[in-house]
Amino acid sequence: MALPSSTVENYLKAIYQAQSAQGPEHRLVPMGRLAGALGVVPGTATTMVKTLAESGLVDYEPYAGVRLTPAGEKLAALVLRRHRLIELFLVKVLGMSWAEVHDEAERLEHAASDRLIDRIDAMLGCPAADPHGDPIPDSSGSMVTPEYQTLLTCPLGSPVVLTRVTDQDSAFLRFLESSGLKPGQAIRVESRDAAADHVVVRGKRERQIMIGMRAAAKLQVAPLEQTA
Amino acid sequence: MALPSSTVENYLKAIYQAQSAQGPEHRLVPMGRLAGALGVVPGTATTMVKTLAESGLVDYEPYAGVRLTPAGEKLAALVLRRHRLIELFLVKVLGMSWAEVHDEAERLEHAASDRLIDRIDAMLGCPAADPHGDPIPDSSGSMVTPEYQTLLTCPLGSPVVLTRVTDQDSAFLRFLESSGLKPGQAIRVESRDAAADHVVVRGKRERQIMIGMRAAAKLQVAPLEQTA
DNA sequence: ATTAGAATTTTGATGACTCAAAATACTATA
DNA sequence: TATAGTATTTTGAGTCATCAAAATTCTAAT
Repeated sequence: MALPSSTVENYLKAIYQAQSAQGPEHRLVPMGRLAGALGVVPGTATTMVKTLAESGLVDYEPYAGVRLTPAGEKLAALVLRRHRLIELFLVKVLGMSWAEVHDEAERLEHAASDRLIDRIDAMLGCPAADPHGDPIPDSSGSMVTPEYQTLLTCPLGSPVVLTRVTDQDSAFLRFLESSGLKPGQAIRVESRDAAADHVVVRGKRERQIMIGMRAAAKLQVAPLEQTA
Repeated sequence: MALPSSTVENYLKAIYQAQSAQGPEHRLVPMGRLAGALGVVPGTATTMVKTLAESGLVDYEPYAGVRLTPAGEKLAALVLRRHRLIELFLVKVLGMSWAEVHDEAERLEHAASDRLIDRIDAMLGCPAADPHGDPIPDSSGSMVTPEYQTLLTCPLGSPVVLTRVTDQDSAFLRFLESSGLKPGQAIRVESRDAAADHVVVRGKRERQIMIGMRAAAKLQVAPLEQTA
């Protein structure tokens, strides 16, 4: 079992993320979606997926889609582990901005050895989540994904802490940063207006921020634990 | 001018290093040597070098060899800059061993952005040399290479400081480390014996180390500056 | 000057990954 | 249940980097 090329790693990661995004009902990722996520034409995805299937990393059902096998899932989780530890490292140790680490990690994740990754993990104290709040798999590839509420579903008025941002778009991240909306920040949702398609949030230093509902759905929160 | 593939970067780096190793007389690197350094068959090197020549990165003289153009030299220096800053970073910040960082840097150097490299450079305080004592080019690609003496040429008995190790072989590096012979270490050469093909060095805590002459030639030293 | 031996170049082929566009299979609506 | 429209697969071709082995050129010793 030669080590997978970075192309293979990217396919597995994309399938993993598409599966998670689809929720537990639709486990099969259609080719079009996969191709779109990877920036290739659908025919290319079909070809690659067939060779992944031959390696036992995915199950492929023609015309229906593709799904990771346990082996593929483990490999994908390890790629995610590398990606997320690298992102956190770049932010914490090198002081890079939240918005610029994604692309960097996208390339470094295929070049970093396990030895390096374990050292980074140790230096950061085996963190549970990356700067976006995405959970970090352990070195065996398993990961706990806490279920959070979003700005659309959490109770109005009660204090909550921002825990996870499920969108890596760097313009969006820059907006959040400039609004003081980073994971760990205590906030509360003041109101929601379906007609106006917006949510009003009270953030850092009582600052008021208005967010569209599509964006609000990407911000996950947990009830604020008061340290007595 | 699309960014060079990591293959191109590796060819340029290998040519650069072969040129330096050959000294200023022989500027043309023969194909056999280049192929050997890169671990490819000679025919492959010939083919690649011809395309590098078309990009204006090298001058190629059939049957004679290859030499970097100024453009190629600059690119090669920037690859070396990335490599050496990464090595130093891995040692200083992540506490990795001197002997294990080479391979890691060999892969990371092609994935790290200029932005990341500049940040590492700043964090390390714009260092002049990497853990082996190899000089680090600045971001414009220029580099000062001090001329040092070696254990074979330095004066006998006088205190000197180990400044540079011109061999990346990890077994050799591990030997040096276990003998306390790292750049920065104050030592003195006690004797040389051409017949026995060895040099006797007095190192850390007056420890006596015997080194073959071939190896001794790879250890560069500078006169010890006494801080009065 | 010849020529044996070494180094280099050429040739033909391969594997990974990709695209464009033609062919095929699904699906939903009338 | 036809069929129009969409998604998927297939086909043919191209790029990059490589190898094996044949052909060529250089070099040094006689």
